[in-house]
Amino acid sequence: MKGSGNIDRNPATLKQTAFDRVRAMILRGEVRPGEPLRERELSDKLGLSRTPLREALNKLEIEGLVENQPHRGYTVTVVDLKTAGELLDLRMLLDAHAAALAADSITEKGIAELDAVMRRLAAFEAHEHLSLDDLAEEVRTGMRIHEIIVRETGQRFLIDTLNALYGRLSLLIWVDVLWIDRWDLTRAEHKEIVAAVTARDGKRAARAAKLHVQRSRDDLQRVVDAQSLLHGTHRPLAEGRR
Amino acid sequence: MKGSGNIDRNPATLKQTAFDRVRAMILRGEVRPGEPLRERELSDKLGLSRTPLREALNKLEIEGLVENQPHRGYTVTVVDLKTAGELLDLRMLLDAHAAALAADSITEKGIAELDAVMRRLAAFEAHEHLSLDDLAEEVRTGMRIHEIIVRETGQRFLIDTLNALYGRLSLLIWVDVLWIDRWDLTRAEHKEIVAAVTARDGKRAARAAKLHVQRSRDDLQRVVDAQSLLHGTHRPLAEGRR
DNA sequence: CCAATCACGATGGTATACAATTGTCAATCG
DNA sequence: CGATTGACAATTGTATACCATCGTGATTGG
Repeated sequence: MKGSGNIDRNPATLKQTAFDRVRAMILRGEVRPGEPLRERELSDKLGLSRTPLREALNKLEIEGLVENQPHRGYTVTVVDLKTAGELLDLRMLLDAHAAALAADSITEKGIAELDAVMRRLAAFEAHEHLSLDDLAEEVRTGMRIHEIIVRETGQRFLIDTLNALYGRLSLLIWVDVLWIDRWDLTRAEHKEIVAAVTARDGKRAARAAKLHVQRSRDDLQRVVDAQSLLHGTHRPLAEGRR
Repeated sequence: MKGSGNIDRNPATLKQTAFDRVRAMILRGEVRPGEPLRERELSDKLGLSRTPLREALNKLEIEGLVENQPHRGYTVTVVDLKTAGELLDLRMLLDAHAAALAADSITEKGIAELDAVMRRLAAFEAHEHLSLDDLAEEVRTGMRIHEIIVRETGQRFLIDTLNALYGRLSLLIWVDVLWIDRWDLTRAEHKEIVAAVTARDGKRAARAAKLHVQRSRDDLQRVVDAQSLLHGTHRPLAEGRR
C-alpha cells in the first residue's frame, strides 16, 4: 500500500518531513519531556513507515532533543534545572559572539526582517492585557529576533549549535515563567539588541545580548533557590523513568 | 546470511558500531573530505546491512562530519579555510570556558589522567628527531589533554559541542601543518594549560586555553594570506561536486 | 560534427518482514 | 503468602526487496 493518509504533496524526502514534524511536535510541547516516542505509533500518525521516522529520531538524538536507550526506545529529553543553568551560561557566551558577528555582517534583508519583527512586538506592547495565547505568540515572535541574528552571522557551525541550544532550552517548561517574570525588561533588552545590531555596533550588540541572557540566568537561579527552600533539595523537573 | 566477516564480539547494537567505525574512519583520514560514502559499499565493508549504516550516517550528518544531498548520497564534509577560521574562533571561546569550568570541578582521577598524558608528551620532547608517525602520535596525545579537560567539565552539551568542533577541525588537512609550525610553543602552551587546571585556577586556565587557540588561529590566518598571494584569491581545499 | 534527448544503470529512499531483546504477568515452589 | 522463575507480548533492531530519482552516455536529428 502507498500509505494510508498520504497527504504531503511535496515531500522533498520523507525522512526530512519526519524530522521537521517530530521536531516541531517536541518544541511545541505536543509531546512532553520524559514521554516515550513509540515508533509504530508515530509513523502511523505521520502517515509514513518506521524507516524514515527512525532516521529522523537518530538525528534528533544527536541534536539532543530525544534520548535513546537500546531496545528500550526513545524519550523526549528531560532538562533539569542544573543543566538549564549550564545551557544558559553557554548561551550567554555564544549569543554575545553571534550578536557581534551579526552586527558586522548583517544584510539589508536581515535588517528589514528585524524591523518587521519589532513592529509586530510593538503591537503586543500596545495592549494592556494579553491572553496566555497572545503571550505565547509574543514569546515565539521574540525568539525570531535571536534566530534572525544567529542566521545573519552566516557561520554554519554557530548556527547549528545555537539552534540546538535554543531547542534544548525550549524543553524547559520553566522558561515561560522566567520570561513572563519581567516581561517589560525583556522587551527593553530586545530593543537594545536590535538597535545595536542594526547600527552595526558589534561591541554594543555583544554587551546587550550578554546582559539579556544573564538576566534569564539570574531569574533561573532564583527559581532554583526557591525550589531548594521548598523541597529541601533541588529536584529534576520530571520523573526520570529508570 | 549472518554477515560474512562477523568480527565484533560485543556489538551493543550494530548502528552504534557503524556510527563509531565510520566516525573513526573519517577522523583517521581513511576517507578524505569530499569523498563519497556509498551505502552498499560501506555496509559490505563493515559486514552489516544498509539500515544500521544509514542511521549512523544520519547521526554523522547532524554532527557535521558528513553531508547529504537527497538522492545524491553522502560525502565527507569539506572544511574550507574560511570555515576553519570560524571554527577556531568558536573553539577559542569554548575552550577557555571549558578550561575554567574544569579547573573548578576536576576530579582527582582527571588530574591523574592529565599527569599521565604529560609524562607521555615529555617522552616525545626528549627525542631530537621525530618520525612523521611519531609526530602524528604526539598530536593525538596532545588532543587527549583537551578531551580530558572537556570531559571534566561534566557539562553534556558543552562536551558534545566541543567534540563536534574538534571533529570538524580534524577534517582540516592543514592543521597538521599548523601545529607542526611552532611545535615548541604548542608544548609550552599545553604545559601551562594543564598546570593551571590542576592548580584549580580557573582564570589562568581560561587565559592559557584562549592563547593556545589564538595562536593556531593566527597561524591559520598566515596560511590564508599566503594562499591569497599564491592564487590571487582563496580557494577551498577540495573540489566540491555540484 | 555538434547538440539535444532518451534510455539505462547506479544510487539512495521507503516499506515491510523477521529476529532479538526486554518487561510483565502468572504460576509454582519454598 | 511472598518470591522467583518461566513464558508471552510488546517494542525495538536488522535485513532485504522494491521504488523513485538522478547522472551518464549513446543515439539520432539538425
